[in-house]
Amino acid sequence: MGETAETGSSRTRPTIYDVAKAAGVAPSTVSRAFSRPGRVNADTADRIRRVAHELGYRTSPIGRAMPDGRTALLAIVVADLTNPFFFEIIRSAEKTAIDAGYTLLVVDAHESSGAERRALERTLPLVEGVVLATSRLSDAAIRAVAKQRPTVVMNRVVADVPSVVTDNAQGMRRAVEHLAGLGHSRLTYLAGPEASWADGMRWRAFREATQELGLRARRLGPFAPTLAGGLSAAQALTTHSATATVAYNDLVAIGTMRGLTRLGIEVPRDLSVVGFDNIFGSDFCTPPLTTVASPLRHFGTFAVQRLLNQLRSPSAGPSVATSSGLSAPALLPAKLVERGSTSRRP
Amino acid sequence: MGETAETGSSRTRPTIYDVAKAAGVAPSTVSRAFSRPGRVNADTADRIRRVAHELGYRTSPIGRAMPDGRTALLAIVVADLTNPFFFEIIRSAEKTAIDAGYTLLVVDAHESSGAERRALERTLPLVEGVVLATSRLSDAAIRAVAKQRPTVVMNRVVADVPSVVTDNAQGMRRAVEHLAGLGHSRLTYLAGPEASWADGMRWRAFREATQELGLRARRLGPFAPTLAGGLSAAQALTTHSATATVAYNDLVAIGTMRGLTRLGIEVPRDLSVVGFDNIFGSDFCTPPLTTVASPLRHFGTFAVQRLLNQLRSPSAGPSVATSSGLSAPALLPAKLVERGSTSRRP
DNA sequence: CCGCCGACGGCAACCAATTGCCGCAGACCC
DNA sequence: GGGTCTGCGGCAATTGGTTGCCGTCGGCGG
Repeated sequence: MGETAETGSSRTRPTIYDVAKAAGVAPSTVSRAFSRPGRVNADTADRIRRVAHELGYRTSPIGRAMPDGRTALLAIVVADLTNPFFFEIIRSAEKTAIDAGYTLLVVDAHESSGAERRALERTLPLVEGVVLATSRLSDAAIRAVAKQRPTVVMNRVVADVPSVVTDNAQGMRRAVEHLAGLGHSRLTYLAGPEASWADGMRWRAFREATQELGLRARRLGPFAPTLAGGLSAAQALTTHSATATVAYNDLVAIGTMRGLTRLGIEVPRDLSVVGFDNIFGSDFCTPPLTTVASPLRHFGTFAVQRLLNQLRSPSAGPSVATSSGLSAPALLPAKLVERGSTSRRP
Repeated sequence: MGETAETGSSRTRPTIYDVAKAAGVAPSTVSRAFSRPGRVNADTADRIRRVAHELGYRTSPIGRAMPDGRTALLAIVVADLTNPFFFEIIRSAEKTAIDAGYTLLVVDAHESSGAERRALERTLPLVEGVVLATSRLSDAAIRAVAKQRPTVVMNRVVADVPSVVTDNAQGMRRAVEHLAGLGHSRLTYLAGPEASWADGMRWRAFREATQELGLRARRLGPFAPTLAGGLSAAQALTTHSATATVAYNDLVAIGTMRGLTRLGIEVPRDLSVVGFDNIFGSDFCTPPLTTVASPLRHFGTFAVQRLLNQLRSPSAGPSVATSSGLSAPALLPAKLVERGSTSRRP
């Protein structure tokens, strides 16, 4: 009991020096026993490990980080942690990071550029690299981040910063073609946050696709990328004559459907609704949502892999990356998932 | 351009030494200029701050952390980041942490005790305290964590470790009373993970409540606390004669409803379903789910506050906390939200 | 004009780990 | 048996920021 109580005290953690003294070796030997397998005699290493375990020794990342600055930490900053869009992204990013020996910190920006900036200020010094998932920061701010740490942006293109994006144009085109095929000719786009790069891309693609197909295109918004935003959108839609609508994302689409139902407008009988992202919940809402599916799982993996690439070739600064093509956006395909929220024009 | 490119290089961040050289003072003066207001002449301090800003200097938490071990970091470990149950908890915990001058790291345990252990191993050394939200670790493992760092557990009671829990018994009682009031007399509980403390509590409360009210209680499971788990539960339910069921949580409940629908069983006409937690999506699934609502927002706030209390009184070790009542579980009330998934017995 | 006091800034130690370099000792070869 | 090679472990420097202690310089009072 005595030793456990003594060593288990959280007052001051044992250091390599304590371990070294207890094992009768030099501190450097202890360090090597842990971080340089083979460098130390197996017997000695075993003894050190045993003693260290008895003492409850844990390597302190503080001391470890100093000599080379390595913390083995990465961060992913998401616009909104509660948005199911990020689920698979975070999962896959985490897995990729862990497989590479890194720990991934998840940071929530609360859909606010201010909060995002503050969170980055706190986190950036800790980590070796960062993934900005649908950042709400300005391009300049993102470049400033990229200057401090290897950075990958997601769902956005910023000059000289590596990025991973969905093929929004392709996805939007599929959606519009789908609706046109169902006989709809008056389409409305429900816009997302103005600071969203993806929103701009989607609206542009929407306009282009509708124009090519000779459909009438209108735009409503911006709306918050949430269920509540969708409710407002439903209200706004009542003044429109459109028979089909494409929403900035699934949350807005689901919110819109709920709002429409409350207003006595039936989906898809009276109005067809298409979402974007294929998030958790889009298949069990009523009706199940037709949506443009992003390859969410690949997103996180790709982004972290690009980050790891940057970390592995530290000689290549941002500018070099440009010339070597490292910062060219990786374009991930999108496909349309047809469910129950769209039907032939009434 | 020259200076920006030069100083902005991510090669090596400027240190107090660089700032000191550029400002023509000693490193210690730079340090004091930032961390000890008044100690340095205002003019000198201003100059240092200006130079530091020009150089893009940012104080490194690594060096700072060393003398006193403070990192201003807390961590919350959640069983499953994609479970909407944790949304509000994380949000509120984060806010409380930030307000107190801490940064909260969010760590995902992937519903696996192994992953949880590994994640903790990586994270624990970094942080000053940790919130274990519905941990899948053993009591012993949790106590080991609590020995290393101030710890608060959520939705679980571990001897000598401060905790915050929902009043599962009360919530379950409300649910059972509600179903009894609708004329149901044969109830089935759909169990969650065996490692879940909450599951044990809910099942016990279910048995007690049904017994008191003279109802027949059965138990199915365990099922994974996911939509998929709910699908299996639906299959299993077909062999039961119950007319009402209470699920371990909302995900299971929603999954069950989907499975039942596929099997041609209509909710609530043929079977009433009650969930637990009132998560995102429980209001827009079909039918909207009757569920026991946990005060999610208070959860995170409470947990972090208890953690901060421990941090502020570092003299009080775990054992002292016991005697001072600090580790007595904080019991948060639960209420029943009646929606469309329950109705009078057919 | 001298002495005292306080403000300010520098020197150097410190924290916890890593790592280059060196030296010692044992093994092996000739 | 001597020389060399290699494996292993220790010394000491290094990293970034903080802090105790001390020296210096200026102002001000006597």
